[in-house]
Amino acid sequence: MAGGELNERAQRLLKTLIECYIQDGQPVGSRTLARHSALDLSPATIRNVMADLEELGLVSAPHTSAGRMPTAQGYRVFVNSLLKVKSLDSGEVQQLQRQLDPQGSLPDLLGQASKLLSGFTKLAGLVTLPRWDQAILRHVEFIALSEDRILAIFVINDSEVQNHVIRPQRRFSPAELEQAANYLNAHFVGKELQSVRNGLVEAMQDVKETVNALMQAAMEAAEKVIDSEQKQPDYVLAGQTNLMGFAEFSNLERLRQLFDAFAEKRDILHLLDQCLRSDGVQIFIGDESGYDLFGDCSLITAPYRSEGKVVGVLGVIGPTRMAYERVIPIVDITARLLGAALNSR
Amino acid sequence: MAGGELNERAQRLLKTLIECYIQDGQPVGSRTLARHSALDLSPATIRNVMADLEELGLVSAPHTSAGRMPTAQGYRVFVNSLLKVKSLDSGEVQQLQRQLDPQGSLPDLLGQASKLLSGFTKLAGLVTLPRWDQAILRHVEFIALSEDRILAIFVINDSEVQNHVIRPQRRFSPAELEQAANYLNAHFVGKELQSVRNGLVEAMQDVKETVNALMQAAMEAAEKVIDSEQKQPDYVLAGQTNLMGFAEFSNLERLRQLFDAFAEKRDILHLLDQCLRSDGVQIFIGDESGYDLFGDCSLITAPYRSEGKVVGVLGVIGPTRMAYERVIPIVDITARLLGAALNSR
DNA sequence: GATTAGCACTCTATTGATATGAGTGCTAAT
DNA sequence: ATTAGCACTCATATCAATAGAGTGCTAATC
Repeated sequence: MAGGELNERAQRLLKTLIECYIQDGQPVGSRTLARHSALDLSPATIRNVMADLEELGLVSAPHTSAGRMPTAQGYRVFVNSLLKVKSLDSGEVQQLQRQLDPQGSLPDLLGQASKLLSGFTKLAGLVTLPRWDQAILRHVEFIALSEDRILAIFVINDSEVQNHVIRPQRRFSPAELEQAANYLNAHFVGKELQSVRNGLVEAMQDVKETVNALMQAAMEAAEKVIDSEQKQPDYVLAGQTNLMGFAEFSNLERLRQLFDAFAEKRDILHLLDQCLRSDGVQIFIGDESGYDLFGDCSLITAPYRSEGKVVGVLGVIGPTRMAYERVIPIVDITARLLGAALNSR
Repeated sequence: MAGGELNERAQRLLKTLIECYIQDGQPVGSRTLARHSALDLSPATIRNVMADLEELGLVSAPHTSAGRMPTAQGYRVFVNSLLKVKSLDSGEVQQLQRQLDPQGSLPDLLGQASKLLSGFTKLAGLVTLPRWDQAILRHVEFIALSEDRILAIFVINDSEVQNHVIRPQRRFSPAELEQAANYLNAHFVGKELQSVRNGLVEAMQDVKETVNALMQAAMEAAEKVIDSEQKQPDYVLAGQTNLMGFAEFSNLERLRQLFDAFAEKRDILHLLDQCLRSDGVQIFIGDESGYDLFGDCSLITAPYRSEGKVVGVLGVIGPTRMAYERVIPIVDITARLLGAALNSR
């Protein structure tokens, strides 16, 4: 066992060790391993192998007289080369699909997806809000709310509606408002939002003073819309209480940090953001995330698409000791189903 | 001490007992009480009084050789007649006010209020979404999204915008859509939403066939809007992790039930709804809520107003052992400040 | 008659000693 | 190369003893 390579036997033992550990969360001893590995080896032999695996950093023992537990590195080897993910049978897929209602509103749909993830995995479900990389203006409308307040409504992309109250410097008659809206609709519908903004800047240099004031107001609104289009990324969380069942998080202080991170959203979003780029299921195990906070957590994600383009990420977070075999396909399928639901709206 | 009435001395002792208990969460013994009550009584005398208070159900001892803890009933007496709420000094009020930005969107504002409550009390903050009891139609707009999908935009009340995608039976030209919108705006703007619906039913009986189809579509949209106006009540929660610090909730299973109730929202909303009717600060102590789940929690709420009308409730939830003296004024003031912020938008 | 000192009693929490048992590493035999 | 055997380690459970906080009751005191 000199080199860093694992022979067949060591691999099998690592695999069964992890399977046992995932099942009941206790350090696994050589006896138990001997019984479950179907390798017909004595505990003593297995102990030798364990010593090797420990040296390689794949397993570790909490203290001398305890069995071994997998390290993050161990899980990594397991996930990369030992695990064969069994795809879900069609019955299960249908069961998942039935819980995603494409008729509902977008937030509803995302909420359903998140609940679905947490429900089926018994972990915490995460679904980022979708972000379309281009925002095409479809329609503009100004409505006078009161003397000095105008409601600006922008329809963007498919059916997204943004509205903002603006307070222009001077008052406008309903006719003027309509004129302004007409102008914008005539010139900018179908354009990308950012170029609308630039177009407005140009337009303001040409046109005469009165219209200029209108443009000023329109621009104010457009900027607000652009701002909130590039809004804070956000996600929908579900089933965080599922995590409270795990012994890993029985420490209240630890759990609190985790829940605070969920509420704070910053770190989680940073991680999820990294998964946007990947093309399929992505897995962070333990400290791989780079955050101490998630040291004993694993994050399993998959990007989801709308109209062929990746627009968001979903996944689950739970203790490193999770049933990867089962969780991975669930995350994978859910991403596909959400994409399908988005398209069939 | 025959009758159910508490004499001056018993009241004072109950008060100090609760104050001590709130401070360090331990059953309070007669010695401690003697030292803190400033009554110059011996522990023995105090023990007699305690026996009386226990008989009245105001305090209880976890076991024979422990001090006394207040019961929910005890807290009730404390809150009703022993406690004098000191109003916040203007500096603190300003500090609160500074964290409510009336410029932001409505959800932002509510979120800020909730965070503010949880931040200042170190408990969990709750703010219901406002519900205006009447919905006046301000403007209608139809926008063709694709061949068979129309975006219907309804502006309601002050600056609330509702939009729904509808799929009418037949296609409509942009001109037809505009015609329909004009008709609706001409006839129904300024009316209450429910009467808009009724008006539509009538209109459909008079007008000729082609327009009828338009009305059908408009009606479909109006109904959707009405439905979601009477939408599920909802609330914004903040700082739930604050509760994890309290020994009362150190039992993970217990804590989980609580957090699940927060996520489920049903029971909490039911409680908050009861507080809508009240006129000022409302307090549920322990089992007074009627839910076992909140047996060792207290809920302190205050309704908040917009344009003089109560539109929502906010408050905090925490262990019965909370600093009522401090929490009550914070909830009270926050409700006022949120109302003010809503009006100055 | 109210208050209090004194005392026996109860119950919890802490401590330390002891045993249990799961599991290891090492060595020598197979 | 594998394995049986054994000494050793360490966490955990158990038990008894003890300390300490606080009570209720009674009899003395103001």
